[in-house]
Amino acid sequence: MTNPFVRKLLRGVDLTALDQGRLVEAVSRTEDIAPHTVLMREGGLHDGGYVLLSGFAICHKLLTNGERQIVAYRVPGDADGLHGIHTESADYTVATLTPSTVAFISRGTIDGWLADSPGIARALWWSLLTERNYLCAALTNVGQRPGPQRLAYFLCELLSRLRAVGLERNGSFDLPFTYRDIADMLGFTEVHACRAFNRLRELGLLLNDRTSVVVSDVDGLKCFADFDLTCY
Amino acid sequence: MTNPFVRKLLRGVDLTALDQGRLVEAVSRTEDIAPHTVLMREGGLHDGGYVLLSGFAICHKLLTNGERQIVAYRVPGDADGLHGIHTESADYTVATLTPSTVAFISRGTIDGWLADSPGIARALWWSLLTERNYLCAALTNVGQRPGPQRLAYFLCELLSRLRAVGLERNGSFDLPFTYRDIADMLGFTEVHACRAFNRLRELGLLLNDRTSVVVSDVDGLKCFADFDLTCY
DNA sequence: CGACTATTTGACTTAGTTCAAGTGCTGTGG
DNA sequence: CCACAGCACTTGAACTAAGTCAAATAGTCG
Repeated sequence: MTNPFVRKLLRGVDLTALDQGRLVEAVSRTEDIAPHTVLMREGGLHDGGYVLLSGFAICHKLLTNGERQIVAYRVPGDADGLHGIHTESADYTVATLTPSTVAFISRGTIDGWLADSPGIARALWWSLLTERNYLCAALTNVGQRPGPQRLAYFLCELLSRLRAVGLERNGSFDLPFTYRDIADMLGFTEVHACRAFNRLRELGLLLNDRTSVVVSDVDGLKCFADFDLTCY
Repeated sequence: MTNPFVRKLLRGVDLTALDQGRLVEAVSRTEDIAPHTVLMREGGLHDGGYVLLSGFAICHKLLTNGERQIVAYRVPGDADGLHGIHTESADYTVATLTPSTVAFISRGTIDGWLADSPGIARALWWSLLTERNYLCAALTNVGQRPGPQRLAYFLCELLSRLRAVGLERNGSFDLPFTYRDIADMLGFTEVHACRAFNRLRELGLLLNDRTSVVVSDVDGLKCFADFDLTCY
Protein backbone atom coordinates (compact mmCIF):
# COMPACT_ATOMS: atom_id res chain seq x y z
CA MET A 1 0.00 0.00 0.00
CA THR A 2 1.72 3.12 -1.19
CA ASN A 3 -0.89 5.62 -0.09
CA PRO A 4 0.49 7.48 2.93
CA PHE A 5 -2.95 8.28 4.35
CA VAL A 6 -4.05 4.66 4.46
CA ARG A 7 -0.61 3.56 5.62
CA LYS A 8 -0.83 5.97 8.52
CA LEU A 9 -4.25 4.73 9.61
CA LEU A 10 -3.09 1.11 9.38
CA ARG A 11 -0.47 1.89 11.99
CA GLY A 12 -3.26 2.29 14.50
CA VAL A 13 -6.18 0.14 13.36
CA ASP A 14 -7.06 -2.68 11.01
CA LEU A 15 -8.99 -1.81 7.88
CA THR A 16 -10.68 -4.21 5.50
CA ALA A 17 -9.62 -4.22 1.87
CA LEU A 18 -12.99 -2.64 1.08
CA ASP A 19 -12.41 0.20 3.54
CA GLN A 20 -8.91 0.74 2.24
CA GLY A 21 -10.32 0.92 -1.26
CA ARG A 22 -12.84 3.54 -0.21
CA LEU A 23 -10.15 5.69 1.32
CA VAL A 24 -7.80 5.35 -1.64
CA GLU A 25 -10.64 6.28 -3.96
CA ALA A 26 -11.55 9.35 -1.89
CA VAL A 27 -7.98 10.53 -1.96
CA SER A 28 -7.30 9.85 -5.64
CA ARG A 29 -8.31 13.25 -6.98
CA THR A 30 -5.45 15.47 -5.86
CA GLU A 31 -4.49 19.08 -6.29
CA ASP A 32 -1.05 20.65 -6.40
CA ILE A 33 -0.76 23.42 -3.86
CA ALA A 34 1.85 26.19 -3.74
CA PRO A 35 3.94 26.82 -0.62
CA HIS A 36 2.44 29.10 2.04
CA THR A 37 -1.12 28.51 0.94
CA VAL A 38 -3.83 28.47 3.59
CA LEU A 39 -5.83 25.22 3.55
CA MET A 40 -8.10 26.05 6.48
CA ARG A 41 -8.50 29.23 8.48
CA GLU A 42 -8.86 29.51 12.26
CA GLY A 43 -12.44 30.39 13.09
CA GLY A 44 -13.48 29.92 9.47
CA LEU A 45 -16.26 27.58 8.47
CA HIS A 46 -15.13 24.45 6.76
CA ASP A 47 -17.17 21.99 4.86
CA GLY A 48 -15.08 18.86 4.88
CA GLY A 49 -11.35 18.53 5.20
CA TYR A 50 -8.15 17.61 3.42
CA VAL A 51 -5.54 14.89 3.32
CA LEU A 52 -1.91 15.83 2.74
CA LEU A 53 -0.31 13.35 0.33
CA SER A 54 3.04 15.01 -0.17
CA GLY A 55 4.74 18.08 1.25
CA PHE A 56 4.52 19.70 4.67
CA ALA A 57 2.09 21.99 6.45
CA ILE A 58 1.73 23.69 9.82
CA CYS A 59 -1.23 24.38 12.07
CA HIS A 60 -1.03 27.62 14.02
CA LYS A 61 -2.94 30.03 16.21
CA LEU A 62 -2.38 33.77 16.13
CA LEU A 63 -2.39 36.15 19.09
CA THR A 64 -3.60 39.70 18.72
CA ASN A 65 -0.07 40.99 19.26
CA GLY A 66 1.01 39.18 16.11
CA GLU A 67 2.79 36.26 17.81
CA ARG A 68 1.91 32.83 16.55
CA GLN A 69 2.04 29.42 18.13
CA ILE A 70 2.45 26.51 15.76
CA VAL A 71 0.41 23.84 17.53
CA ALA A 72 1.13 21.00 15.12
CA TYR A 73 2.73 20.16 11.81
CA ARG A 74 1.57 17.83 9.08
CA VAL A 75 3.61 15.31 7.12
CA PRO A 76 2.39 13.19 4.20
CA GLY A 77 -0.54 11.02 5.29
CA ASP A 78 -1.79 13.52 7.86
CA ALA A 79 -5.17 15.19 7.54
CA ASP A 80 -7.49 17.79 9.08
CA GLY A 81 -11.19 18.47 9.18
CA LEU A 82 -12.26 14.87 8.73
CA HIS A 83 -14.28 15.11 11.94
CA GLY A 84 -15.65 18.46 10.97
CA ILE A 85 -19.20 17.17 11.10
CA HIS A 86 -19.25 18.45 14.62
CA THR A 87 -17.55 21.79 14.51
CA GLU A 88 -18.56 24.75 12.48
CA SER A 89 -15.20 26.44 12.65
CA ALA A 90 -11.58 25.35 12.59
CA ASP A 91 -9.50 25.53 15.77
CA TYR A 92 -6.39 26.69 13.95
CA THR A 93 -5.12 27.87 10.61
CA VAL A 94 -3.46 25.26 8.39
CA ALA A 95 -0.97 26.43 5.77
CA THR A 96 1.42 24.58 3.49
CA LEU A 97 5.14 25.13 3.94
CA THR A 98 6.36 23.44 0.76
CA PRO A 99 4.82 22.60 -2.60
CA SER A 100 2.29 19.93 -1.70
CA THR A 101 -0.29 17.60 -3.12
CA VAL A 102 -3.58 17.55 -1.29
CA ALA A 103 -6.90 15.74 -1.63
CA PHE A 104 -9.93 17.68 -0.42
CA ILE A 105 -12.62 15.55 1.18
CA SER A 106 -16.22 16.72 1.14
CA ARG A 107 -18.52 16.54 4.07
CA GLY A 108 -20.70 14.15 2.11
CA THR A 109 -17.83 11.73 1.67
CA ILE A 110 -17.07 11.80 5.38
CA ASP A 111 -20.72 11.29 6.27
CA GLY A 112 -20.76 8.32 3.92
CA TRP A 113 -17.74 6.80 5.64
CA LEU A 114 -19.27 7.19 9.05
CA ALA A 115 -22.63 5.80 8.00
CA ASP A 116 -21.29 2.80 6.09
CA SER A 117 -18.05 1.80 7.75
CA PRO A 118 -17.47 1.36 11.47
CA GLY A 119 -13.87 0.49 10.58
CA ILE A 120 -13.22 3.89 9.03
CA ALA A 121 -15.03 5.59 11.90
CA ARG A 122 -12.72 3.77 14.29
CA ALA A 123 -9.68 4.77 12.26
CA LEU A 124 -10.66 8.43 12.32
CA TRP A 125 -11.25 8.20 16.04
CA TRP A 126 -7.85 6.69 16.51
CA SER A 127 -6.24 9.50 14.54
CA LEU A 128 -7.92 12.08 16.75
CA LEU A 129 -6.70 10.34 19.89
CA THR A 130 -3.19 10.23 18.43
CA GLU A 131 -3.45 13.92 17.77
CA ARG A 132 -4.43 14.56 21.36
CA ASN A 133 -1.48 12.56 22.54
CA TYR A 134 0.87 14.63 20.35
CA LEU A 135 -0.58 17.80 21.82
CA CYS A 136 -0.12 16.57 25.39
CA ALA A 137 3.48 15.68 24.59
CA ALA A 138 4.07 19.07 22.96
CA LEU A 139 2.59 20.89 25.95
CA THR A 140 4.79 18.90 28.30
CA ASN A 141 7.80 19.64 26.15
CA VAL A 142 7.20 23.39 26.03
CA GLY A 143 6.12 23.58 29.65
CA GLN A 144 8.91 21.61 31.27
CA ARG A 145 12.06 21.22 29.21
CA PRO A 146 14.86 23.80 28.88
CA GLY A 147 15.82 24.99 25.40
CA PRO A 148 18.29 22.40 24.11
CA GLN A 149 16.34 19.44 25.52
CA ARG A 150 13.15 20.89 24.11
CA LEU A 151 14.64 21.10 20.65
CA ALA A 152 16.09 17.60 21.03
CA TYR A 153 12.68 16.22 21.93
CA PHE A 154 11.11 17.92 18.98
CA LEU A 155 13.73 16.47 16.63
CA CYS A 156 13.20 12.98 18.05
CA GLU A 157 9.51 13.26 17.36
CA LEU A 158 10.08 14.63 13.88
CA LEU A 159 12.50 11.80 13.17
CA SER A 160 9.90 9.21 14.18
CA ARG A 161 7.17 10.75 12.11
CA LEU A 162 9.38 11.13 9.05
CA ARG A 163 10.60 7.58 9.41
CA ALA A 164 7.01 6.36 9.44
CA VAL A 165 6.49 7.89 6.00
CA GLY A 166 9.88 6.93 4.59
CA LEU A 167 11.36 10.44 4.57
CA GLU A 168 14.29 9.63 6.86
CA ARG A 169 17.39 7.49 6.42
CA ASN A 170 19.77 6.67 9.21
CA GLY A 171 18.96 9.73 11.23
CA SER A 172 19.21 12.07 8.23
CA PHE A 173 16.35 14.09 6.86
CA ASP A 174 15.51 17.33 5.10
CA LEU A 175 14.25 19.95 7.49
CA PRO A 176 10.99 21.41 6.19
CA PHE A 177 11.00 24.21 8.76
CA THR A 178 12.87 27.47 9.10
CA TYR A 179 14.35 28.33 12.49
CA ARG A 180 11.56 30.83 12.88
CA ASP A 181 9.02 28.04 12.43
CA ILE A 182 10.79 25.91 15.01
CA ALA A 183 10.92 28.85 17.40
CA ASP A 184 7.16 29.34 17.01
CA MET A 185 6.57 25.66 17.71
CA LEU A 186 8.76 25.46 20.78
CA GLY A 187 7.96 28.80 22.33
CA PHE A 188 11.25 30.55 21.91
CA THR A 189 12.87 33.14 19.66
CA GLU A 190 14.63 32.59 16.37
CA VAL A 191 17.93 33.53 18.01
CA HIS A 192 17.38 31.03 20.75
CA ALA A 193 16.46 28.32 18.25
CA CYS A 194 19.76 28.93 16.53
CA ARG A 195 21.64 28.70 19.83
CA ALA A 196 19.84 25.52 20.80
CA PHE A 197 21.00 23.94 17.54
CA ASN A 198 24.51 25.15 18.28
CA ARG A 199 24.34 23.44 21.63
CA LEU A 200 23.21 20.12 20.18
CA ARG A 201 26.03 20.30 17.67
CA GLU A 202 28.56 21.09 20.42
CA LEU A 203 27.31 18.06 22.32
CA GLY A 204 28.02 15.93 19.26
CA LEU A 205 24.42 14.83 18.95
CA LEU A 206 23.80 16.10 15.45
CA LEU A 207 25.05 17.95 12.40
CA ASN A 208 22.87 20.31 10.46
CA ASP A 209 22.70 23.11 7.99
CA ARG A 210 19.91 25.30 6.76
CA THR A 211 18.12 22.54 4.93
CA SER A 212 18.95 19.24 6.56
CA VAL A 213 19.71 17.46 9.80
CA VAL A 214 21.91 14.46 10.42
CA VAL A 215 21.41 13.01 13.86
CA SER A 216 24.78 11.44 14.52
CA ASP A 217 23.77 9.89 17.82
CA VAL A 218 20.09 8.95 17.80
CA ASP A 219 20.15 7.18 21.16
CA GLY A 220 22.15 10.00 22.68
CA LEU A 221 19.62 12.52 21.42
CA LYS A 222 16.68 10.52 22.77
CA CYS A 223 18.39 10.15 26.10
CA PHE A 224 19.27 13.84 26.28
CA ALA A 225 15.68 14.74 25.40
CA ASP A 226 14.14 12.22 27.80
CA PHE A 227 12.18 11.12 24.75
CA ASP A 228 9.21 8.99 25.67
CA LEU A 229 9.57 5.93 23.52
CA THR A 230 6.18 4.46 24.29
CA CYS A 231 4.53 7.50 22.87
CA TYR A 232 5.36 7.05 19.16
CA MET B 1 -31.36 18.25 33.61
CA THR B 2 -29.22 18.35 36.68
CA ASN B 3 -26.65 15.80 35.55
CA PRO B 4 -23.45 17.71 34.77
CA PHE B 5 -22.20 15.12 32.28
CA VAL B 6 -25.31 15.31 30.12
CA ARG B 7 -25.47 19.06 30.56
CA LYS B 8 -21.93 19.37 29.29
CA LEU B 9 -22.61 17.27 26.19
CA LEU B 10 -25.76 19.26 25.45
CA ARG B 11 -23.61 22.35 25.16
CA GLY B 12 -22.13 20.88 22.01
CA VAL B 13 -24.70 18.56 20.48
CA ASP B 14 -28.36 17.67 20.58
CA LEU B 15 -29.33 14.44 22.31
CA THR B 16 -32.70 12.72 22.21
CA ALA B 17 -34.51 12.12 25.47
CA LEU B 18 -33.73 8.44 24.99
CA ASP B 19 -30.02 9.10 24.64
CA GLN B 20 -30.03 11.39 27.64
CA GLY B 21 -31.77 8.67 29.61
CA ARG B 22 -29.12 6.15 28.63
CA LEU B 23 -26.34 8.45 29.77
CA VAL B 24 -28.03 9.33 33.05
CA GLU B 25 -28.57 5.64 33.71
CA ALA B 26 -24.94 4.80 32.98
CA VAL B 27 -23.79 7.48 35.37
CA SER B 28 -26.21 6.73 38.18
CA ARG B 29 -24.05 4.27 40.07
CA THR B 30 -21.43 6.53 41.63
CA GLU B 31 -18.51 6.08 43.98
CA ASP B 32 -17.06 8.52 46.48
CA ILE B 33 -13.36 9.00 45.88
CA ALA B 34 -10.80 10.44 48.29
CA PRO B 35 -8.55 13.35 47.29
CA HIS B 36 -5.31 12.48 45.51
CA THR B 37 -6.57 9.14 44.26
CA VAL B 38 -5.38 7.94 40.87
CA LEU B 39 -8.26 7.20 38.51
CA MET B 40 -6.19 6.24 35.49
CA ARG B 41 -2.45 5.79 35.12
CA GLU B 42 -0.27 6.97 32.23
CA GLY B 43 0.73 4.00 30.13
CA GLY B 44 -1.57 1.72 32.11
CA LEU B 45 -4.22 -0.38 30.43
CA HIS B 46 -7.74 0.82 30.99
CA ASP B 47 -10.93 -0.98 30.33
CA GLY B 48 -13.49 1.75 30.10
CA GLY B 49 -13.42 5.18 31.63
CA TYR B 50 -14.95 7.46 34.22
CA VAL B 51 -17.21 10.48 34.50
CA LEU B 52 -16.53 13.06 37.19
CA LEU B 53 -19.80 14.18 38.77
CA SER B 54 -18.48 16.33 41.56
CA GLY B 55 -15.02 17.44 42.66
CA PHE B 56 -11.89 18.21 40.66
CA ALA B 57 -9.14 16.18 39.04
CA ILE B 58 -5.96 16.78 37.06
CA CYS B 59 -4.36 14.96 34.15
CA HIS B 60 -0.59 14.97 34.16
CA LYS B 61 2.51 13.52 32.54
CA LEU B 62 5.71 12.84 34.45
CA LEU B 63 9.26 13.35 33.23
CA THR B 64 12.05 11.08 34.35
CA ASN B 65 13.61 13.94 36.30
CA GLY B 66 10.49 14.09 38.46
CA GLU B 67 8.96 17.20 36.91
CA ARG B 68 5.34 16.97 35.96
CA GLN B 69 3.23 18.78 33.42
CA ILE B 70 -0.46 19.03 34.18
CA VAL B 71 -1.93 18.82 30.69
CA ALA B 72 -5.57 19.28 31.67
CA TYR B 73 -7.91 19.52 34.59
CA ARG B 74 -11.37 18.08 35.07
CA VAL B 75 -14.43 19.79 36.52
CA PRO B 76 -17.82 18.16 37.20
CA GLY B 77 -19.25 16.76 33.97
CA ASP B 78 -15.85 15.99 32.45
CA ALA B 79 -14.76 12.47 31.66
CA ASP B 80 -11.87 10.34 30.41
CA GLY B 81 -11.43 7.01 28.71
CA LEU B 82 -14.78 6.98 26.99
CA HIS B 83 -13.04 6.52 23.65
CA GLY B 84 -10.75 3.92 25.09
CA ILE B 85 -12.00 1.35 22.63
CA HIS B 86 -9.11 2.41 20.49
CA THR B 87 -6.20 2.79 22.83
CA GLU B 88 -4.74 0.20 25.06
CA SER B 89 -3.02 2.63 27.38
CA ALA B 90 -3.78 6.04 28.83
CA ASP B 91 -1.89 9.08 27.60
CA TYR B 92 -1.68 10.63 31.06
CA THR B 93 -2.33 9.98 34.71
CA VAL B 94 -5.62 11.26 36.12
CA ALA B 95 -5.85 11.92 39.85
CA THR B 96 -8.48 13.58 42.01
CA LEU B 97 -7.59 16.79 43.81
CA THR B 98 -10.61 17.02 46.10
CA PRO B 99 -13.13 14.55 47.47
CA SER B 100 -15.07 13.55 44.38
CA THR B 101 -17.93 11.45 43.14
CA VAL B 102 -17.21 9.43 40.06
CA ALA B 103 -19.09 6.98 37.86
CA PHE B 104 -16.96 4.31 36.22
CA ILE B 105 -18.11 3.31 32.74
CA SER B 106 -17.31 -0.13 31.43
CA ARG B 107 -16.08 -0.84 27.97
CA GLY B 108 -19.23 -2.82 27.32
CA THR B 109 -21.38 0.20 28.11
CA ILE B 110 -19.38 2.38 25.74
CA ASP B 111 -19.53 -0.22 22.99
CA GLY B 112 -23.29 -0.35 23.49
CA TRP B 113 -23.57 3.41 23.11
CA LEU B 114 -21.55 3.41 19.94
CA ALA B 115 -23.45 0.50 18.44
CA ASP B 116 -26.93 1.76 19.28
CA SER B 117 -26.75 5.53 19.28
CA PRO B 118 -25.21 7.74 16.61
CA GLY B 119 -26.22 10.70 18.75
CA ILE B 120 -24.07 9.60 21.67
CA ALA B 121 -21.22 8.75 19.31
CA ARG B 122 -21.44 12.26 17.94
CA ALA B 123 -21.48 13.72 21.44
CA LEU B 124 -18.37 11.80 22.42
CA TRP B 125 -16.70 12.93 19.25
CA TRP B 126 -17.58 16.51 20.02
CA SER B 127 -16.08 16.20 23.50
CA LEU B 128 -12.83 14.91 22.06
CA LEU B 129 -12.66 17.81 19.60
CA THR B 130 -13.33 20.22 22.45
CA GLU B 131 -10.52 18.61 24.37
CA ARG B 132 -8.16 19.08 21.44
CA ASN B 133 -9.14 22.72 21.24
CA TYR B 134 -8.36 23.20 24.93
CA LEU B 135 -4.96 21.60 24.43
CA CYS B 136 -4.16 23.86 21.48
CA ALA B 137 -5.14 26.87 23.55
CA ALA B 138 -3.05 25.67 26.49
CA LEU B 139 -0.03 25.10 24.26
CA THR B 140 -0.41 28.57 22.80
CA ASN B 141 -0.74 30.02 26.28
CA VAL B 142 2.38 28.33 27.62
CA GLY B 143 4.37 28.87 24.43
CA GLN B 144 3.65 32.53 23.82
CA ARG B 145 2.42 34.48 26.82
CA PRO B 146 4.59 35.97 29.57
CA GLY B 147 3.86 34.97 33.18
CA PRO B 148 1.12 37.34 34.33
CA GLN B 149 -0.78 37.14 31.03
CA ARG B 150 -0.44 33.38 31.07
CA LEU B 151 -1.97 33.15 34.51
CA ALA B 152 -4.68 35.60 33.49
CA TYR B 153 -5.58 33.49 30.49
CA PHE B 154 -5.73 30.38 32.60
CA LEU B 155 -8.03 32.08 35.09
CA CYS B 156 -10.31 33.28 32.30
CA GLU B 157 -10.62 29.74 31.03
CA LEU B 158 -11.22 28.36 34.51
CA LEU B 159 -13.88 30.99 35.09
CA SER B 160 -15.70 29.96 31.91
CA ARG B 161 -15.60 26.30 32.71
CA LEU B 162 -16.74 26.79 36.29
CA ARG B 163 -19.53 29.07 35.15
CA ALA B 164 -20.74 26.37 32.78
CA VAL B 165 -21.22 24.02 35.72
CA GLY B 166 -22.58 26.61 38.10
CA LEU B 167 -19.54 26.84 40.35
CA GLU B 168 -18.90 30.53 39.81
CA ARG B 169 -20.80 33.66 40.83
CA ASN B 170 -19.94 37.14 39.63
CA GLY B 171 -16.32 36.33 38.98
CA SER B 172 -15.86 34.60 42.33
CA PHE B 173 -14.99 30.95 42.73
CA ASP B 174 -13.16 28.52 44.97
CA LEU B 175 -9.75 27.65 43.66
CA PRO B 176 -9.33 23.87 43.57
CA PHE B 177 -5.61 24.11 42.82
CA THR B 178 -2.54 24.89 44.87
CA TYR B 179 0.03 27.30 43.49
CA ARG B 180 2.21 24.31 42.83
CA ASP B 181 -0.54 22.79 40.67
CA ILE B 182 -0.94 26.02 38.76
CA ALA B 183 2.81 26.25 38.29
CA ASP B 184 2.85 22.73 36.84
CA MET B 185 0.03 23.61 34.47
CA LEU B 186 1.53 26.85 33.23
CA GLY B 187 5.17 25.81 33.03
CA PHE B 188 6.59 27.91 35.81
CA THR B 189 7.73 27.57 39.39
CA GLU B 190 5.67 27.87 42.55
CA VAL B 191 7.47 31.10 43.42
CA HIS B 192 6.74 32.51 40.03
CA ALA B 193 3.07 31.50 40.28
CA CYS B 194 2.88 33.44 43.52
CA ARG B 195 4.47 36.50 41.93
CA ALA B 196 2.18 36.33 38.93
CA PHE B 197 -0.81 36.43 41.30
CA ASN B 198 0.77 39.40 43.07
CA ARG B 199 1.05 41.16 39.74
CA LEU B 200 -2.61 40.60 38.84
CA ARG B 201 -3.59 41.92 42.26
CA GLU B 202 -1.37 44.98 41.81
CA LEU B 203 -3.06 45.61 38.48
CA GLY B 204 -6.42 45.60 40.23
CA LEU B 205 -7.71 42.70 38.17
CA LEU B 206 -8.46 40.32 41.01
CA LEU B 207 -8.38 39.56 44.71
CA ASN B 208 -7.49 36.17 46.03
CA ASP B 209 -6.36 34.14 48.95
CA ARG B 210 -5.27 30.58 49.33
CA THR B 211 -8.65 29.10 48.64
CA SER B 212 -10.59 31.49 46.45
CA VAL B 213 -10.41 34.05 43.68
CA VAL B 214 -12.54 37.09 43.10
CA VAL B 215 -12.04 38.55 39.66
CA SER B 216 -12.85 42.18 40.24
CA ASP B 217 -12.53 43.16 36.60
CA VAL B 218 -13.55 40.29 34.33
CA ASP B 219 -13.32 42.27 31.11
CA GLY B 220 -10.02 43.78 32.17
CA LEU B 221 -8.65 40.32 32.87
CA LYS B 222 -9.81 38.99 29.52
CA CYS B 223 -8.33 41.95 27.76
CA PHE B 224 -5.04 41.66 29.63
CA ALA B 225 -4.90 37.95 28.82
CA ASP B 226 -5.89 38.38 25.18
CA PHE B 227 -8.50 35.77 25.98
CA ASP B 228 -9.99 34.28 22.87
CA LEU B 229 -13.72 34.64 23.37
CA THR B 230 -14.74 32.51 20.44
CA CYS B 231 -12.98 29.56 21.96
CA TYR B 232 -15.15 28.88 24.99
C1' DC C 1 0.57 22.37 70.94
C1' DG C 2 3.26 20.46 67.17
C1' DA C 3 3.92 18.70 62.60
C1' DC C 4 2.99 19.46 58.12
C1' DT C 5 2.04 21.74 54.06
C1' DA C 6 1.09 26.00 51.40
C1' DT C 7 2.24 30.58 50.66
C1' DT C 8 5.20 34.62 50.72
C1' DT C 9 9.30 37.45 50.42
C1' DG C 10 14.16 38.66 49.57
C1' DA C 11 18.66 38.16 47.40
C1' DC C 12 21.08 36.17 43.87
C1' DT C 13 21.84 33.63 39.49
C1' DT C 14 20.79 32.26 34.91
C1' DA C 15 18.30 31.10 30.77
C1' DG C 16 16.39 33.33 27.37
C1' DT C 17 15.17 37.87 24.97
C1' DT C 18 16.22 41.96 22.57
C1' DC C 19 18.66 44.72 19.60
C1' DA C 20 21.82 45.36 16.18
C1' DA C 21 24.91 44.15 12.89
C1' DG C 22 26.78 40.86 10.21
C1' DT C 23 27.24 36.53 6.80
C1' DG C 24 25.73 33.75 3.30
C1' DC C 25 22.47 31.71 0.32
C1' DT C 26 19.19 32.07 -3.70
C1' DG C 27 16.51 33.90 -7.19
C1' DT C 28 15.87 37.59 -10.59
C1' DG C 29 16.64 40.97 -14.03
C1' DG C 30 19.87 43.26 -16.93
C1' DC D 1 27.42 36.08 -15.92
C1' DC D 2 27.10 39.57 -12.56
C1' DA D 3 24.64 42.86 -9.46
C1' DC D 4 21.44 43.20 -6.28
C1' DA D 5 17.56 42.33 -3.36
C1' DG D 6 15.58 39.51 0.00
C1' DC D 7 15.41 36.20 3.30
C1' DA D 8 17.39 32.92 6.57
C1' DC D 9 20.78 32.28 9.55
C1' DT D 10 24.51 33.69 12.89
C1' DT D 11 26.91 36.22 16.41
C1' DG D 12 27.82 39.51 20.17
C1' DA D 13 26.49 42.52 23.90
C1' DA D 14 23.22 44.25 27.02
C1' DC D 15 19.18 43.39 29.37
C1' DT D 16 15.13 41.09 31.75
C1' DA D 17 12.01 37.54 33.05
C1' DA D 18 12.11 33.73 35.44
C1' DG D 19 14.49 30.26 38.30
C1' DT D 20 16.99 29.01 42.57
C1' DC D 21 17.88 29.04 47.23
C1' DA D 22 16.73 30.05 51.72
C1' DA D 23 14.12 31.69 55.31
C1' DA D 24 9.79 33.46 57.36
C1' DT D 25 4.77 33.30 57.80
C1' DA D 26 0.44 31.27 58.04
C1' DG D 27 -3.15 28.05 57.88
C1' DT D 28 -4.78 22.96 59.07
C1' DC D 29 -5.36 18.88 61.21
C1' DG D 30 -4.65 15.49 64.64
